Amino acid sequence: MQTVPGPPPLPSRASAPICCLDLDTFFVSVERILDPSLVGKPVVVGAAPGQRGVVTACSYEVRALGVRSGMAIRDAVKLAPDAVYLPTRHGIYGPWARRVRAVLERHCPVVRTASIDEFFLDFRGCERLYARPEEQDGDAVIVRVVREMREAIQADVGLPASAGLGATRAVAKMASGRAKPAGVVQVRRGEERAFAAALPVRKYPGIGPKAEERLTRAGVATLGELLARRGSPGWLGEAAAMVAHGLDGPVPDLGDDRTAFHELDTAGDAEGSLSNERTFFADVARRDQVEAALLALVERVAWRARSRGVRARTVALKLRYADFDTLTRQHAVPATHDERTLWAAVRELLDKAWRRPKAVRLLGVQLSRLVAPGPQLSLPLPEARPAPGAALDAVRARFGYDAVRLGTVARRREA
DNA sequence: TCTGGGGTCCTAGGACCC
DNA sequence: TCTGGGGTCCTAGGACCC
Repeated sequence: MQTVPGPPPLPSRASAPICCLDLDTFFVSVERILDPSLVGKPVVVGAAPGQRGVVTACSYEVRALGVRSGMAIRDAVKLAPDAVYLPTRHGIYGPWARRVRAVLERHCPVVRTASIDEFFLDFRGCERLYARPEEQDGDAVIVRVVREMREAIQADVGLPASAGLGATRAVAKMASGRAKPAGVVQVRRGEERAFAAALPVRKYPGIGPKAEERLTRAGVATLGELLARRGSPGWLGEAAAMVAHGLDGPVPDLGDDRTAFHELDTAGDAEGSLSNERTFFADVARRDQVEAALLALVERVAWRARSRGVRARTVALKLRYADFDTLTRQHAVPATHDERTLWAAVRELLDKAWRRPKAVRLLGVQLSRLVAPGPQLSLPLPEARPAPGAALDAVRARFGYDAVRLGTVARRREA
């Protein structure tokens, strides 16, 4: 009798197929590629020392001294006076993130961009595609693939990354935090509570400073203690249920769950918002100076809207006073991206919000309820004059945003 | 000279319409 | 003369994330 070898057995289905991949100290890593002399040195990306601002990214050498992102630059300088301080160069990091995304797409069919340095991937069903004949554990297959992917990002793009794997996004995200730097951690189904029990509540995505404080007052410090409060009445019980669901709830479909995925699927009816804001180097009390700065913000945000081909149906003004008191005023408008229209609206909002005795620290302009012009709007509505925006945009498309400023902005800036 | 800048989502009250 | 709900839009503020 002869035994015919059957086909190799299929691997088991992975229990933890959702991956959170994030880039380690992303802005610092990019700056190090552009200037290799920074490798190994303590580096802080943010504002220049002496300026108003916070740490947007910092290297592990600096973290060892206690520096954290979000910290005031002032405080960082006290902890790490000898670090290299670099300004955040908005705009240069995007292309690097896109190169990373291209690598991810070679390894996984479902990739979602959560932020400039963070991605979620869904490996469900990939075990069989990727398994080698001798591999029978689906979870192990996915871990191997993610390791290879992480190494490919390092080799092809030059950026260090970490990855977490879990059955839900919350677990994957917490696992990626544990994987840093440059590691891969998987939390299999059934292991979630053991993994989370000792973690501070703040580690759970969605629990921020305010919720943490409330929980502390309720005597809850860890996720394990929070889970033990399931069934409690009111807010505490709801928070416990939310965390339980995030830990062992059903495996989510990344496409269905829009939270944290602001980037995609916005074709057509757009939505979302666009804003620009600026903190003054020194607080400003004079109305004319406030208006000059506001006009510059309107100009910039309007240009971004036109570049994206969207119009706003709501315009908002944001004012932050020297004492950090912050207010917003908004107004619904017929869909527009014309800076004269937007400026008129913003000035009315300023009239409504203006309070004389308080100096202003920050100004912001936000466009929201965005719409991409449908076919009906693209009919050539007769405009009284061609919008000045069009001519400016053409110049900027070739020479960059700062190549042209509105006369008023330029003049006021000289003053 | 504490506390950036870009976003998302949620809540809650009032206006207005049916 | 007194008193409904439900739905939607608008506005203001706040929590959270990177």
